[in-house]
Amino acid sequence: MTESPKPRRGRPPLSNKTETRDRILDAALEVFSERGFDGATVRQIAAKVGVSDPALYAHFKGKKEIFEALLKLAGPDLLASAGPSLESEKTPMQLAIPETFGNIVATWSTPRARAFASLVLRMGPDGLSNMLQDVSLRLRPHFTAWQERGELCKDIPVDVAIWQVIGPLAALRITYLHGNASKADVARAKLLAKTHLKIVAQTLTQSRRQEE
Amino acid sequence: MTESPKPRRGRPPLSNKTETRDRILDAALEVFSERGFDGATVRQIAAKVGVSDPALYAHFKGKKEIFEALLKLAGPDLLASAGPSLESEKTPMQLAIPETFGNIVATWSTPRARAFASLVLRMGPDGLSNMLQDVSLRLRPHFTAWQERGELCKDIPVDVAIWQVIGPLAALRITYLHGNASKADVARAKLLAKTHLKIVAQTLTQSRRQEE
Amino acid sequence: MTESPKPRRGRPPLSNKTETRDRILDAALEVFSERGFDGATVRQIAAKVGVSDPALYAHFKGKKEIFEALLKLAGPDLLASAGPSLESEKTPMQLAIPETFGNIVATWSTPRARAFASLVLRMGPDGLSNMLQDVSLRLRPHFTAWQERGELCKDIPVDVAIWQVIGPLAALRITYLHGNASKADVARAKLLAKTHLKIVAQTLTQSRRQEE
Amino acid sequence: MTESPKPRRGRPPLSNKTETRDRILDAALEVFSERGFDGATVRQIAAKVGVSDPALYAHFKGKKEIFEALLKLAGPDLLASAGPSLESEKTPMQLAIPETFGNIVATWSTPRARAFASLVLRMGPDGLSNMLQDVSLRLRPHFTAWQERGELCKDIPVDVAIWQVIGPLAALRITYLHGNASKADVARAKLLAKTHLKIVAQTLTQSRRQEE
DNA sequence: TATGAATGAGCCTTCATTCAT
DNA sequence: GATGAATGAAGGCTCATTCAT
Repeated sequence: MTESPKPRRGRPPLSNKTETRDRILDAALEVFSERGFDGATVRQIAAKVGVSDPALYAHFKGKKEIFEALLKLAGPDLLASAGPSLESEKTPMQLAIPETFGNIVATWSTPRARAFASLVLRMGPDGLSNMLQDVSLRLRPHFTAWQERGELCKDIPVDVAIWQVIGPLAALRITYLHGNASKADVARAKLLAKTHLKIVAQTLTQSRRQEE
Repeated sequence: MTESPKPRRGRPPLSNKTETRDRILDAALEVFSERGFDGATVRQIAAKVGVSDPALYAHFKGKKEIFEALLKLAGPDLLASAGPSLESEKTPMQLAIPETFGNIVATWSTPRARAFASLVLRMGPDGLSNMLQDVSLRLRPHFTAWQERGELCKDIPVDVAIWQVIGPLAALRITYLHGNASKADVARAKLLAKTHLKIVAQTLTQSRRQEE
Repeated sequence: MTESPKPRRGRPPLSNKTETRDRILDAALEVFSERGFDGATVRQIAAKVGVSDPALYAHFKGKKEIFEALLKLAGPDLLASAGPSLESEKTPMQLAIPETFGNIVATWSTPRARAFASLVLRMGPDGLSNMLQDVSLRLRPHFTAWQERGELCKDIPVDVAIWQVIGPLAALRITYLHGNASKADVARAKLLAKTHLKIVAQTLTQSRRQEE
Repeated sequence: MTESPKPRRGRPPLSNKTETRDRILDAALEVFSERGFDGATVRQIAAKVGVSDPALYAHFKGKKEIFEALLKLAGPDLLASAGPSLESEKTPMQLAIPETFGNIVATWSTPRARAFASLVLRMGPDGLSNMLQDVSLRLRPHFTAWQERGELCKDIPVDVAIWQVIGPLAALRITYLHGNASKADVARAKLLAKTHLKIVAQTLTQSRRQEE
């Protein structure tokens, strides 16, 4: 991933056809997530790929385009990979929440997903807000269905409920599931997520009479 | 020719010395939080202060030093400004949690605190992790005390409990209480925080027999 | 499967070999004349030809060689294409000047010749000087003959006389007969040339006694 | 002009206050006229000034701006410096033409003016056309006056007459009075100009009955 | 303390050119 | 003969920083 075969002048002996583009994206993900857009240099990316920097310009129009291509990959990655449990709105909440979101956290634990987390983080608050908002939107039909079926208690507005679930997960992701998280971090994140999901599933179910 | 050309009426220059330093820090906070360390330029900071860029070097050794000075201010700012309720470990949890942490969220809502949030965010995941960990450490004695007094249910490890409280708050801060958050964002954050704290206080109290 | 897939009807590929070379030169003429040597890029030329840029290197050793090949074509083009009237030194001056040089101007009006004009222009003053000097040299025998036969007044040195004729024509070419000259420009150039040639022919004939 | 005092780091010992801007323009004129816009590099200009290239950016926004600043100086330089004879339209043509335009040619002979000539030349045909047209426009009132007073024969349209005068001069300038013209070139240009002006003045005066 | 002018380092990008196919 | 991929060189420009004032 870091070591490069250092190809001679001219076209390398063929083996990586158009996959160079992907190798660039991989390297860029690494570098951008470590240093942010402004902190990263084209040279660093190229070096990580094992080519000279002008080579990148055969595949992308410029630094910005590389970054944007990366973002386009990051979007779907976030929650969309939620897994089957959320496919249908019929799944009962008590089941869907621990399972589905558990899966998501598992997905987030892969090195690649963690790098993406750092990437988005570095973009500043807007990156995160938009992402959360996006996810919120996609979750809404499920939560509405649950509330209509009485699985989700009615005292609480849907979007607040949604946030109850994903807000802490986002925090988890950001603090424990970033690019250079240790194994311990990842383990801890999984534990916290599990606890959180258990509790939140339970809390959202029971009516909140006792508040008064 | 006889009159002194300096009309020294009004406020004496008593503060002029270090005042500039603070103005620089203010400007830097703004710029750094908007663009990140690498994206910000010394010129931008200087321009915002209204001086030429070499002027900054009379107060700081360089860009990095300005940034670090800012960070030194940001640290304490985060949670330490928790307010009186946490001063003593005697305060009962049911009371301390909604009140204290409510105050914290209020503190976070000021423009300055929001700028700091963006600043730390831009630093990448380490900034956040450290911050959270730091806070966690400082909160630990209180939570331990509560658990010993039976106010915090004993099925849950303290640090998990701590995270139950502050994790979501961190998420809130990051997504809704950043540098250029709208008024609506801030309001929403407050609402979510209130709901969260109410629920979490309650959840942490009651034993979790029903899990089985 | 039995039929040959190549429908070889029509013109046989006899010319395909060097035809590309010419197409390159054409494209290069256009590009170089529009942007100058340094402003032009190999890619632009290749694009105009409709091939990829390394393709050019199969026909020329490099950018410079293309340019030089072009120059080799431009040289003869300038005045040499003077037409029959100058073939023999016998033609009387009164006739030769309006006719011959009129033809030359006509030649200069073709798009290709105009592109060449721009090309040479872009090369800086040396290009022009050399060109003029070259022409001057080739014209000299004719003018000498005319002077010896008394058709050209003897008060004036031959080379001054020559310049009297071609100097203004050069100016005309440069200002009105360049690459992207409008139709109006061309028309104007022809008019000015005609007037000029008429007058100059006349002036050069008559002795200049009246100067004293 | 070429040798530079090579100042140390930081501000040079003061002696050239704001004149640096002018020194840049001088150097740029030299470099641009020798290599054209695209062929010249900012580094070359800076080197000729004796500073490092970023220094130029304190005075100009970029390479283009330097070039344009130069052009703004070139415009007036051309013919405007015509001298007193053209100030009033009363000056008789027979006198004005040899004298005034003689002065102009003298002006053109200075190294600086010659560099400008090369500069404009390198810009391609448009530069020249515009320049000629501009001059033509400014000359028109004088020629009209002369024609009305009968000093300029009426058989010829004013703009053709104007071109009769300045066209050859332009040719002269371009071919003999460019940046790196030799002394001989300059001398020759002056001779040719003198002859030309004498003849043209005479020709434009006398009616052209004899044409028929 | 503050500034105008200047600098070394380095960045993103383009260009002419080459290599293997 | 032509192409896709890659490269060394260099170019324009910005940046943090320093110097003399």
